[in-house]
Amino acid sequence: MPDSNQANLIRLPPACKCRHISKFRLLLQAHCSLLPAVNSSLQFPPEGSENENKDIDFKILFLSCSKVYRAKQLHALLMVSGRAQDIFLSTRLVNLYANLGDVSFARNTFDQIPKKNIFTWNSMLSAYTRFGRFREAVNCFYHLLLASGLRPDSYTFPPVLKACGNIVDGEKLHCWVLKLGFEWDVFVAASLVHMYSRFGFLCIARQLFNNMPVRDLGSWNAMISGFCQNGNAAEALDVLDEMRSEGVKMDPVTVASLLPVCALADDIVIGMLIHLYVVKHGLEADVFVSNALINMYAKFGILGHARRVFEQMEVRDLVSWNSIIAAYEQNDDPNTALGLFKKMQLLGFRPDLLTAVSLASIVSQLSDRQSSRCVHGFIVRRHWFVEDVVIGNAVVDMYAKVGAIDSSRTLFEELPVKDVISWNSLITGYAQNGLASEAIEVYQMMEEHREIIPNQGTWVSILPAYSHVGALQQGMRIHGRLIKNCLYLDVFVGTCLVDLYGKCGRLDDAMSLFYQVPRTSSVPWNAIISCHGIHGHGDQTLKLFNQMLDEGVKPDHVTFVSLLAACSHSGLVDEGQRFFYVMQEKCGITPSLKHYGSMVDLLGRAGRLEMAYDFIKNMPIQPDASVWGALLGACRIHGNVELGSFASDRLFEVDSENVGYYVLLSNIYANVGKWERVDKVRSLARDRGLKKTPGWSSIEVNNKVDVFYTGNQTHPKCVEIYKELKVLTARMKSLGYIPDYSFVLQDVEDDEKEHILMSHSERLAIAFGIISTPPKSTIRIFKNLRVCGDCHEATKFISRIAEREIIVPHEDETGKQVRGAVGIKNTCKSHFQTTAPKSCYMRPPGGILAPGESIIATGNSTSLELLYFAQQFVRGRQARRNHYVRCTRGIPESFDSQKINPNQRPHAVSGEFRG
DNA sequence: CCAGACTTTT
Repeated sequence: MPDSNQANLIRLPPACKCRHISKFRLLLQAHCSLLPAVNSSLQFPPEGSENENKDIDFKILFLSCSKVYRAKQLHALLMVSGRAQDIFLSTRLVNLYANLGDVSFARNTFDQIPKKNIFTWNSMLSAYTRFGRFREAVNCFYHLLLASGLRPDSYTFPPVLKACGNIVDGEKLHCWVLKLGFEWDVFVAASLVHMYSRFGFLCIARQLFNNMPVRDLGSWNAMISGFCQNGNAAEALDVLDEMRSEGVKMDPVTVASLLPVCALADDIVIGMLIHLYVVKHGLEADVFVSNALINMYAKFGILGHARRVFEQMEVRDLVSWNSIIAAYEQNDDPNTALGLFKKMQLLGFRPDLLTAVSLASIVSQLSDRQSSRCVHGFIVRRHWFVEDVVIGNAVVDMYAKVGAIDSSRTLFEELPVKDVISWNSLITGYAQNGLASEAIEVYQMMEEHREIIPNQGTWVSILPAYSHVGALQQGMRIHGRLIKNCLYLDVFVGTCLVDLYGKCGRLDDAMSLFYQVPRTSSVPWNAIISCHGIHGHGDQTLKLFNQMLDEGVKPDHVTFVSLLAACSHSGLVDEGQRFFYVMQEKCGITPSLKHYGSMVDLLGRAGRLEMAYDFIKNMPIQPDASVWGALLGACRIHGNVELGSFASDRLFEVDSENVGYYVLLSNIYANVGKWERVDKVRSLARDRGLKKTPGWSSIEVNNKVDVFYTGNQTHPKCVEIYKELKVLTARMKSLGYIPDYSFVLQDVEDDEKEHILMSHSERLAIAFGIISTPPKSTIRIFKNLRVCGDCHEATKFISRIAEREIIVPHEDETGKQVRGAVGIKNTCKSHFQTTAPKSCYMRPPGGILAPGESIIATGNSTSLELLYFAQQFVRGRQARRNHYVRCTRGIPESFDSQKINPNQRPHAVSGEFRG
């Protein structure tokens, strides 16, 4: 008997006093809650035929258990009334526990049943399967088979077939099905079809399906879902046609299987047709169907439809909420997603692991560092990290995206299980935070783990890291590996390779690779356009853009960022302005801050500083740091102190953290010798706790990338490097090199200045290159910051003395560069962003030019620098009258500085050597 | 009393 306390708690309605059995039953049904029912059945045992009534009453009792504790009370009741040994009731009890999700209690109950029948076993088996405890289900099956002496029936196989973990188990089970003669059972056969298709053996599945004498809807669904889950949309739709021609109607399950492949096959028409069918047949009421619809529309990016389906749902479950949140999150609307998440919580839905995955992504899109810690804590408290790798990967990714790369690393180390995606996330994280050498290091660690097999995502994250530091050799090794498995033809991987070759100055290789990868999407186009832009081939960029339009590829916002940057670097002001117009009017793209920044850069770099300022004033959105930064950069190029200091005031209002801008401003003052202003800016930066980003240069020698910082004395070959530099400097001086101390932004003695210039990172790297590579081979240097003008000069001399081609591309002064396609997810959304470094790329800098070859100079160099360079080139080659340099823009045919209009500053000079 | 087929994932 339940204890008296409990009995007192239960207040029976007055109708219970009635002893008549039918009224008693009505009462139980009306109050379908266990405790009154238990009490009633104990206090008022039903009359009439015992056996008949006993069953019915217990059925109601079982039905009324909706919580585990009630099931336990019922269990107790069965024990006290001596019914626990009843095979029928105890089997129901096993089921009850299983239905309530307590598999271990079900197992306990199961174990306590002395004589089990096949129903009992089947119940236990299906309980294991339903809760994903597949190993135990299969073990249980073999136990039944070998130890119980019972014969499995047709109910036994479907759960076991679902539970089997690999094809070997599956084939063994298939043998048992045949041996025991169950292959003609519709359910068993459908389960076999499903199992084979799950392991990708679609031919066997199809064969079995064709041989089925009777097919019910479930069998058709098993076959269709088999094809769907293998991404085989065409076959799935064929089966659907067959099914409909046999007069079988689609049910919610069919629809829910088919909808995801519509998104996969990129076929919105079929998807909408199915939606019509759903509406017509009223299948919307099924949560699975509506959820699948939401997901499909989300994948097509049609958020309006997704939202409408969601709003019209009468019953929403956790999956519905997860789906709609993920829909907004994946379509770059984190704020709406967050709003929905809050609403979901208010309505009392408990977030699950997948909600947390979306949440992590939302937080990283909002780049909200504070919340990222909250999300982490939220997940730790629920012990989800041990449950699933996915969530761990998501959080590693989140920390990396909000810039907390150290937290990302720490968490990565702590993950109980790591898969290839975990590694990819960390590599991508380092790469996106500009820490390319760390990314490479992690990649090498990953290669040491034999069990982790790199995939597309790995290549897409490591290749940009290689191109970041200019590790062409290592990148090419990867290229070799990719050729073996044909992955280099993958759009994203191929694009990364194009980017690598392009960034490393191998534009020809980049182009030939570009023509091999599929180019129906804008992704590879953006990369190749950007690469040409970086190297100042403005005309080539325009050609490529036209070609892109001819081939019917729709340019996206990234295309225009690359295009505008390219115009800016090649001084194509009018073209740039035209593209800005085309983008809005013809392509319907609303310009983002990046586009505005590029436009300011375009105008400013060309010397139209007032126009650039007016442009900023007329912007419909609030200008951010990148826009003011572009203006400041332009002021530095053109030495406009006044506008520069104005721009920097605005700049520090929106971003006072980026040390690069302080450096820019102090350079502006230093160039005009306003040292006290320089000091002021420096102390301002110091007071705000900012440290100058150390400039580095890197060089790849023997598959290893060496990075040098200015004044670096820790390199193993340090002594030789400085020795070489001394020799070089002496020879340079004899050839007329005069160190330009204006680039030393410190007020020190001249010989100290000379030493500072000599130990600039770039020169250390070059010297190291000269002593470590065979004579005459090309030296490729990579830098993170802008080159200093003196190094730029010195490099030309060194190139001539050492008879080496020296290539030095470099980046923005802010050291900020959004690097290419990092991370699959991003690339899928064509975020193939390669903001062009504002480069000064010369080929060959020393003027060693073969007939027909051309030189290119672009970027930060002022027209006079360019002119000087070109003259040097001509002199260096002992130019004759019939040697001439053809200029693409701005500079007249001969190098007569008098004819140059200083307002029309050329930014690309290409020269041709005609002997 | 027990069975199959279906939606969300970094």
